[in-house]
Order: sequence, then C-alpha cells, then structure tokens
Amino acid sequence: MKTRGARPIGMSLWETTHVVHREFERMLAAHGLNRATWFILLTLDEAVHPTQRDVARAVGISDATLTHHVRNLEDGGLVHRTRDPDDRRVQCIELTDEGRAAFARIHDDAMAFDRRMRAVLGPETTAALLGALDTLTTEFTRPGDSTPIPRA
Amino acid sequence: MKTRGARPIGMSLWETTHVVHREFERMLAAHGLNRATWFILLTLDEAVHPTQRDVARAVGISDATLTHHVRNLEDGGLVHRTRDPDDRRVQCIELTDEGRAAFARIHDDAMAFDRRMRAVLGPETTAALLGALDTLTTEFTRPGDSTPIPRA
DNA sequence: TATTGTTATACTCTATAACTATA
DNA sequence: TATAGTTATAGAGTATAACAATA
Repeated sequence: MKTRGARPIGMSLWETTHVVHREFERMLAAHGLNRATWFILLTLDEAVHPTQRDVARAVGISDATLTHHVRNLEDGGLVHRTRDPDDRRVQCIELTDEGRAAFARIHDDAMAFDRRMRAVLGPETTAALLGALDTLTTEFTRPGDSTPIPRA
Repeated sequence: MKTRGARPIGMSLWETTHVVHREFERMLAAHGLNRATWFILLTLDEAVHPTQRDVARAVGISDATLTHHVRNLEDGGLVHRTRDPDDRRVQCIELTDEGRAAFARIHDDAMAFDRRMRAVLGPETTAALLGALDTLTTEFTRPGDSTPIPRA
C-alpha cells in the first residue's frame, strides 16, 4: 500500500513526549521514584490534608492502584500515614522529613529540566507550543473524563 | 512547601499526549488493535520484506515482545508468516487480504484523526507545534537510543 | 560461533470485585 | 446504607535469559 503523506501530528507528539519522558523518568529513577509516585508527592505538596481518594483522583489512578504506590512510598520512608481521629476511615498521608528532603531535591531537578526545555525552545516557541497543546487538550478531552494529571 | 510557579512544559506535553492518545486508542480498539499492533502494521506497510527483528527495531520493542504481538495479529488473521526459503531462520511477515482491508479502514480513520488535529490548530500553529516538537526530540534524544517509532 | 526467532518467566502498572472498618 | 481504604486477583505490555534452528 505504501501509504505516505505528511507525518501525522500524533506521531510526532507521541515520539517527542516519550523521548522527553524517558529522560525525565531516568532522573526520577535516580531518586528512587517513578512518574506515579512523583505525581503523588506533587499532589501532597499542593493539597491540604487530602484523603487517599482525593490523591487518587488528582493523579488519575484508582484507589487500589494508589494504595499500591503509597505502600511503596511508605516502605521507602518518604511518607507516613495516620488515621484521621475525626473520621477513622480516612488515612492522612504526610511527607516525612526524609520525604520532604527528597521532594526538594527532585523538585530542583524537575525545575532544571523545565528550564532546559524552555531554553532550547526560546520564549516565543514555548508560548506557541503551550497554546497548541492547550487547544488539542480542549479538543480531545471528553466531558466525562476528569483527569487533572493524566494517567499512563 | 507549596511549590508553585509556571506550569512545567513537560506536564502539558504529557497531559495533551495522553488525552489525544486515549481517543486514538479508542479508535484502534474499535478495530481490534492497540498502539503496538498498529505500529507493526504501519511498519509492514512501509518496509520491504522486513525480518521480525527489523520490525521490532522500527517499533521500538524487544524481539520477544514483538513475537507476542505478531502472534496476536496472526491469531486475528491479519498477518501470516512464512519462513524465508533463502534463510530459514527468518520469518517473513505479510498482511493477509483481511489484514490489508483492516489496515485500509484504520488508515482512513487515522487520517481523519490527523485532519481533525490540523483543523483545530490551523496551518500556522500546526507548523509551529511540529517545529517545537522536533526541537525537543533533537534535544532529548540520546545518541544510543535509536527508536524511530517510540515505545510506551 | 553468530544470528533469528521462540519460550519461559517475571516485573510493573493498572484495574475490578470483594472485603473490612468505620460512619 | 454509604464511604475510605485494603486485599486478592487478573490482565496488558514489557523485558531478560535460556533455548532451538539455522547459517
């Protein structure tokens, strides 16, 4: 058939995302994290006393999957959980001191990563890229799918 | 800590890619395929008598993983394999008639998908987006990592 | 010995369903 | 009854290592 036309946008989008993402994951792995656990720590940093369910929603994974990752974080000593005294069904997740230190280190690396991207693109292209991505996200997001931080 | 600055580019890139990709996978799933098998069919359409190893390289997966997917395609009747008479170690993969028909249908849908993206962006923004993606891919591709069509 | 591909096996991420404990 | 979270289990996609067949 030899179907050849312009390269599909989706192909470029996929390729770039995964080339970039691979580098980002290498950085996270050097700190003992992966994408899901990093998103969890980000959510914990930004939310005020979230329940696990809140965190799962924010990260875009199921409760069961969150339990799995939180257990890993807890085993690694980055996080610790206590039952909420006001509602003992609720687990309160908090960063440990070690977790806060790790978060700060990774956050620095993540910011450096972002600066590298912005530097290579330049301010105008960066703005154009972000605008285009936003347009596509709006176009392809389904009303039902509320995934603030998208899943894999 | 409440670390808040501009939204990282990587986050937008990740989110958009996966919102778009989710829709694309829905389309593929309606035809009984997934991303890996679609990339395999694309490679078969474009390459001339590739070995399985060639296809694995092009898709960016291991030989063992390719075997796994090719078996699924074969079970689905889209592909069939014969040993190369000139070198009986080599499997020649070919689309069946049914495979060619399925490929044509999916290809039509994929082109429609691409038109939808280009339409919502407009020609200038499309060009700007592709340029930015290309810049990022170049910046973050490691010399060793040759992944023409990227893996998950 | 080197290469092509397969098999056996296992790991990670994910989900659903059934469950516990609380409310 | 309803909710928060856990456990048990499974499936998809991936990989590595050992292997068979062929060169």
